[in-house]
Amino acid sequence: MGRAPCCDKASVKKGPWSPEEDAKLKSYIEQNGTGGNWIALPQKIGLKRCGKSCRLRWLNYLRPNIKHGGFSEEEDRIILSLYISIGSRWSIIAAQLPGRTDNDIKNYWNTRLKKKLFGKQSRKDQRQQQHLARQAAAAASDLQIKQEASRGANEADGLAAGANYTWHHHHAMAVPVHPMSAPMVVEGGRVGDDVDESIRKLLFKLGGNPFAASPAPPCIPPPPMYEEAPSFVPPLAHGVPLNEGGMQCSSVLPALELDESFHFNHVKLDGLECLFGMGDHQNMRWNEVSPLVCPNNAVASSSQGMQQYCLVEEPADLGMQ
DNA sequence: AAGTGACTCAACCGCCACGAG
DNA sequence: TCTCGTGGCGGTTGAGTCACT
Repeated sequence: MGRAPCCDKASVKKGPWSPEEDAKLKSYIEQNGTGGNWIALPQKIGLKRCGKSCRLRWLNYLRPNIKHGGFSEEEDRIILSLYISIGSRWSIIAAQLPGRTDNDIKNYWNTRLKKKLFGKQSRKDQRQQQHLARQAAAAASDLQIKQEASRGANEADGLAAGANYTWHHHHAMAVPVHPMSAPMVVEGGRVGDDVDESIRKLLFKLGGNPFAASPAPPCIPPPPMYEEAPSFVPPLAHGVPLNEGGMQCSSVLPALELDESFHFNHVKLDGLECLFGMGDHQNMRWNEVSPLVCPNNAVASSSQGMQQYCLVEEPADLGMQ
């Protein structure tokens, strides 16, 4: 015999919420709170909804200060960093991103970020790139016209730089990150802050060269793999014990200290297998991986004359035991 | 203009944890 | 200690939308 349903499914309305239902729920909760009992709530307000549905609607949509869409790069980095560390514990990840809901982050990860990381562009991203490319071309063309007018034909050769103006340059101007974007590099250092240092460290800690099956650029040092260091025990995060799955038992996660409290959850890394030399992504080509994951992927876009950004740190410097 | 497929995201489902009795 | 009710969570679904052909 199955579990009793939380509400009478037959008399409960399902599907999208109407503005009237939203208004009822919102005004009631704003005035009275939830009363600590979601199941009883819909009856109190006269909504033909399941209590759980009310809760979800409030938390994901009606609650004040909810942000929808438009994830920033900073948020991308936080999500990635936490996903690598703790897996798909969206509520914990959401707790680190004010105004974001676990549902939102989950959707964003599943539909956009995962593809972005592995270079599989969504059509939306592709369109964005095309749009930016057009803008860049227009800008370059405009620049060319102006320069030609002011300098004369003899200096037109100098427009190579203008012709090379790509969406990457736009990217540096707070345009949403493009999956195949590369960090701008000037003389070994990056312009902008495309890739968080901590993420790079994390990825190396996780198993070093995440793209073992692909020929990596020679500047990357061969990192240690867990398989080669079976005695490695992930540190306790703030003294909190880990359960059998290696997951932290506490919901308290100091996101900013991930580098220190890092541990590896083998189970919950759907879609990131390629980072650890397993799964179908093994055959992924080097240039198919986002620089958000691998800053060295500047090589993927270096046809624009960009310098390659090289990791210089040794694995030993990353705290590996 | 219509058909088709890809994509997004709100919402649902079902499991698990936890507290109360 | 056990059972039950509820909250919370992650996985999944499907309707709506959009772009492409």
